[in-house]
Amino acid sequence: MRTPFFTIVARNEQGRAGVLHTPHGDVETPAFLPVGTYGTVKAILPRDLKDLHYTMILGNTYHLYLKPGEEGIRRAGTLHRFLGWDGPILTDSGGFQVLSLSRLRKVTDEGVEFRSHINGSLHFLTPEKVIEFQQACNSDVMMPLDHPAFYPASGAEERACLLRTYEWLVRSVRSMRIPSAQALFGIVQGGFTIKHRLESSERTQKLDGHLQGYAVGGLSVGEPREQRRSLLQELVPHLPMEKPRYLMGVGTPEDIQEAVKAGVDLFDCVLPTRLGRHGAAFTSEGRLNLKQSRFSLDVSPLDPLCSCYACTTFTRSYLHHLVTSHEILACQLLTLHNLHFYRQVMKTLRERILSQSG
RNA sequence: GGGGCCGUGGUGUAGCGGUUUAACAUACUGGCCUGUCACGCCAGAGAGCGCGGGUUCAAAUCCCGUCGGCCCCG
Repeated sequence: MRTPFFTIVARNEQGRAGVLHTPHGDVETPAFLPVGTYGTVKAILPRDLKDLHYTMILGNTYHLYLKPGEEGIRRAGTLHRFLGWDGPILTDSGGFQVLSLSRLRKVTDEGVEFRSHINGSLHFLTPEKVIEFQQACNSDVMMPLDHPAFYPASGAEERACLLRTYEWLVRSVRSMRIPSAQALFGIVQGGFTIKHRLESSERTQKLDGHLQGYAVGGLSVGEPREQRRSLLQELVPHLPMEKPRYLMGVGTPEDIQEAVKAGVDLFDCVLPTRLGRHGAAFTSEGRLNLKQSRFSLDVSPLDPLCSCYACTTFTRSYLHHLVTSHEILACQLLTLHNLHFYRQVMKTLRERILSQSG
């Protein structure tokens, strides 16, 4: 492991600004990672991601494990070469799929048994297998298999999830090849009560010597926003100061702003890409649904304050036309715009932190 | 001249005497989407069944006529 993995440049009530040092390059934080589940950030070229100044992306173990499978990655050499992306990659473990594919799976202490959503074939994911696969990927940051709680969850369920997540982390650490240039993050679970989140945080930190960062998982799954906010504000200060904090799967620009203030450094979320494909755009005027007929004759730019290719080249009228015509270009342009918007949000947040430290 | 088939929401179709307050797809209107099973999901509006007459307790469904479209035989 190269040292240091994370450098904090500035820290104040606006949040933390830092740099993540990975084998595939540096990442300025706070950072947003576009989600590339199946090995592609949908509807956008890696080249365009670079042009948007994205440095790091997220890939998904569950999906890549099913297809193309470990051998498919090994043939290419690494996940980076397979994807044609030479920047840093964080691979998610598949823990979230434990939740989202609930209809198809069974969780035991040993691991997660599930049926492929692609062809129904039976698979058994264990913490060890998940690490092995991510090592085959040579991803820059590996996430251990974890067990998020459903919302709402009983106290007993919350505790079971955090204990299992911890046991799985112990096994993940044990199974890791040493030495590795790949970073491993611990994941804090424990549902929606601060008591269980703190217990999870405490347990996870017992393995601090093996962890390069800490993630908070299992949020934004239906709990009230206020509850999430206060939970984070209370929890984050208990995580090791000098290591990066990653809030998994979150969120809206507003969620991210709040979390950055609470001291979170990394984010990923499907919203900008998925909403883009579904015809919605994040703009300085709020979220716009380009499907609405009121845009059919609107010849103004999507967001007058935005400098992205979509906003400087096309009208709302044209984008509405593309969306309602189900043209692929609609997905491409709105994805491009939304990712540009998120990039600007992150850039602004970082600059605000840096300027206050003047 | 003779015979046959078809006319049902914007479009394409299903239903062919009573479980139909007429169904489905699509288009239309709106909403939703937070570690992606997702060019997805949910909801709403929209026809009274070409038209006229009959039979029947009951007709989009059966009968007669008529109009329109298509096909076959002369």
